[in-house]
Amino acid sequence: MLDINFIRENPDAVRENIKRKFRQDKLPLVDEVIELDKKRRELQKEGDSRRADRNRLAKLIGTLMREGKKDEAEEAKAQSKANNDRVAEIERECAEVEISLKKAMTAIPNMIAPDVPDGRDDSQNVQGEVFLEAKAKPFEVPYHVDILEKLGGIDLDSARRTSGNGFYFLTGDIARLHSAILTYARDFMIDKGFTYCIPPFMIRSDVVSGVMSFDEMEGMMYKIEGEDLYLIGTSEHSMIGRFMGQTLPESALPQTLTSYSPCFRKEKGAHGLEERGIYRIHQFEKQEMIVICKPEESDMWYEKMWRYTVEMFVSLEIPVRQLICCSGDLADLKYRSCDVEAWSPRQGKYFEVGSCSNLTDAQARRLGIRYKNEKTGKNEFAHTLNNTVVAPPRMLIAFLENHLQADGSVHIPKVLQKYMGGKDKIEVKV
RNA sequence: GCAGAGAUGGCGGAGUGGUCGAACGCGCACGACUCGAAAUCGUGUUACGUAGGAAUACGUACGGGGGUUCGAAUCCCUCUCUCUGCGCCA
Repeated sequence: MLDINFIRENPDAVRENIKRKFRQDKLPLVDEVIELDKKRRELQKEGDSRRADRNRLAKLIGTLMREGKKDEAEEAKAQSKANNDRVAEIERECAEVEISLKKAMTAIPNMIAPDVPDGRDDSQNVQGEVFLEAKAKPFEVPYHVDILEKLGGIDLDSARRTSGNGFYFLTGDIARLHSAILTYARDFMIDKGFTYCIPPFMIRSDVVSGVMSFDEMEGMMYKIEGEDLYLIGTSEHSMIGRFMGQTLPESALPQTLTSYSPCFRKEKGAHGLEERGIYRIHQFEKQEMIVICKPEESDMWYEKMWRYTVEMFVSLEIPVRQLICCSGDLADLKYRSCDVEAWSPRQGKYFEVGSCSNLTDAQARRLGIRYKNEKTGKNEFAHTLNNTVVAPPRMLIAFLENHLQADGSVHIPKVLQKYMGGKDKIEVKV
């Protein structure tokens, strides 16, 4: 969400930005917003002066009543009543305009960073840095579910019976590995100076509608029957909700947080749910990082954050690369974003295991996340960023494929061994 | 879950239909006093929106939403949260 003053003063820049994202369909929104904003201000002007009249008359009536001038008071009452009818009318109209205005405003994308590569869609994303050598295995790498079954680590049939498609039982060493990865990732981020958080796994509807659009909500969120509660799709939802409507002292910034949560997603309309296995599922767990900082620091944090994820994967001996999101692939709130992708020896290509975004002040403006700027004494919008540290069932795929040995066992890298009771490999069971 | 009490500015805390953006105190900022400091005294100190170069003016906001009234922090309804007691429970 952009600042209305910015749109009013820089309509051409806003239009250019929309064009860079290949969203010509959104161009009319700019004029629409400017028009609605004009209307809103006109309505407010009249409303304000009418309300001023109301206040004046109300005071006058009070005075007249006290002085016992009943007739004059009654006259003023009638006058006030007429005035108030018009006030109510304006307020109705104003509320309507404001709803349309907000709707149009939220549909206008955030300004994107100047150095974001231009491109129409995800096919035009650009490879950034590459870490560790992406090697093929000297033997055939099976599909991840087959690897998991061989290790006695998964039971999808039972999960389908208890919960349906898109769920899993992880068992034995694999379940332990799953926890080990999360615990390792948690400690990794704590060592980087982040504060570990466990947030609520359910949030109210007003928080949901704050952090996502109605369509996103429909496609993702599970609602609790009979309660005003939703299961979170990512801990970002509760973590950012935590700061809604808050003004933080400048000394409280940056907030560098790492949160753990299970994530629940309907994945409605997501084509990938038929993909066999644990790539796209209704429930997974994730270690996330969230940063809320001053505007001048968000570029720096963005760079640090995605590199932390890379560093963590590299420490687990998994080859990764940075994939820079092109203009057309950036969601509306994002200033810039990149995916961290892990190497899949089976497919001979990289696949997404995490995503890092700088939303500048767009999310903060929408949710009212401010900080008090000590220099200017003004309350200003903070910048918000989020990034995946690791989301295990999916990352497990990369882990298994990269550490698979010729004999079917899976090697456990050194840094993880202490979380696995000293084991250096998981052996074939079946 | 039941019963009672409550939610006011950065904090504490007045205010029960009109002159209340809100007494008083604390805190904070600036100034005076001082070699400097403490103490003291003085001045200032909510946010958001609209208009304006600015000073400022007007509007809105006393947990959220709705209602009564010419007028609501104050009355009514509703939701949320907090505290106390009882119940229940890892």
